[in-house]
Amino acid sequence: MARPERTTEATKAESGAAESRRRILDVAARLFREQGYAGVSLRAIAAEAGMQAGSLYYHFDSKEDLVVEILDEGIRTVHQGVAEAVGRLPTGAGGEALLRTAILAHLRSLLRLSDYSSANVRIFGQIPEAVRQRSLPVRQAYDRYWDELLAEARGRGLLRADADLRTTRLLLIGALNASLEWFEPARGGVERLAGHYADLIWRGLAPAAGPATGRE
Amino acid sequence: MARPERTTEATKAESGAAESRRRILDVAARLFREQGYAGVSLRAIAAEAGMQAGSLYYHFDSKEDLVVEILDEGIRTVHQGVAEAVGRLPTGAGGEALLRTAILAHLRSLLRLSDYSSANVRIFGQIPEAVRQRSLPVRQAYDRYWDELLAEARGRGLLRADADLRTTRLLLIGALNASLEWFEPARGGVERLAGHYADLIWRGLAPAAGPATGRE
DNA sequence: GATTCTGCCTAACGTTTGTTAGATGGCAAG
DNA sequence: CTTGCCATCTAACAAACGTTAGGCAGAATC
Repeated sequence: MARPERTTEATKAESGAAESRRRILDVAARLFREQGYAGVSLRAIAAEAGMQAGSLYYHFDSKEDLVVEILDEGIRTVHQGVAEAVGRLPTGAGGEALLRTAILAHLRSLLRLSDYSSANVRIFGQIPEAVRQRSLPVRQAYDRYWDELLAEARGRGLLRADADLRTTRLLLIGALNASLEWFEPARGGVERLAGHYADLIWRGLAPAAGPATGRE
Repeated sequence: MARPERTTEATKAESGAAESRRRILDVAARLFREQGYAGVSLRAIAAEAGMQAGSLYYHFDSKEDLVVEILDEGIRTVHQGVAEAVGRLPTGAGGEALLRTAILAHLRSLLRLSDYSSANVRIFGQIPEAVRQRSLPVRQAYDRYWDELLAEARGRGLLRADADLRTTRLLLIGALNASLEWFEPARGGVERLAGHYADLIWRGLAPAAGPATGRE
């Protein structure tokens, strides 16, 4: 209820409108993640944002426009998170470090940092076809990022040479995103889960060939 | 429209009611898979089943009851498919064959055989909490089956001894189910996809250690 | 042949949905 | 002090939803 002080000058972009808009998006992202797309009414969003349903139309043209914005921000957030984490790796980093880092960053965004990212994963399969189409480009950009990351790593000999990269990406992203449905922080944090996943994907399930490698 | 002949005798269980009921379930499973839970109205189901919306209530007490039945049958189908395929393996089968077989059977049920299985994966995250609870036991039974399968294999030395089995199951099932969102038969059949997944999970992404193993 | 049961239809109920139009109060500019 | 914009409210709309009550034709039963 506390109104922010106005500087009386051209801070229009920071004024109430932009704040409300952000608040609406935040609330909607959280509700969509919790209850799905069709399960959340505009009245519910408005109530939690402290306004009436009709007022949402001052900021957005429709429920579909609202959700597209959330979907796109969700992908952009996880994309940026992974890219930054990978970018911070030392230049000589090996394939395993690369994989661990990317997996951890993706899971962090999904499970801890961003309601937008988790909302995206949760509701992408529920929205009308037309909306899905509109949010495809951002999604494909993230897919392409992974494909290039894996291709470059394989090119430098950091990954198994005969790995099918598209399938690898699909398995990996699919498994990571699925964790949203069952992950409970109480059973061990995101770091622990990321570690297990990376172990599994890196080394596989086959028993170590021959006698012990002497490394552990 | 063609009415089945009646034997005039106690074939009550096979009479029109049971047929209609099955037809409704089939139609509903397909529609739920295609359009989600909230996206499919009882009127739409009734229309494709060749009756009026109100008539559904002769066979089911509510939309929730209808969906619970579909969810349970979906899991039971995939559970049975995997168990049978694994059961047909020769007694001396190795860990890799076990994994390949289970993965293939799961994907077959999901992507080719059963609308019930795919509907389950697709809408489980969309249904009201109360409904989810009701269909939990069947789901947990399938989870338990996998856990036991993996545990026994590891116990017999067929899998890496330090693999975390719960995480393995969650990664695997998550990745398999996620394929429902993007799989296109035109890009290579279920068998091909299953093969790629099994390769990846079995051998991992790490480049083969040292010089060639001489096996390929 | 009368009665009962079966499977479905018609018609409506109350609620909720996304969306729109018009009014309103506060603040800034002139 | 007046004008005008900005952000929100109120109130309503038509459509769609799950669900229910009562009727009705045909087959089965007595």
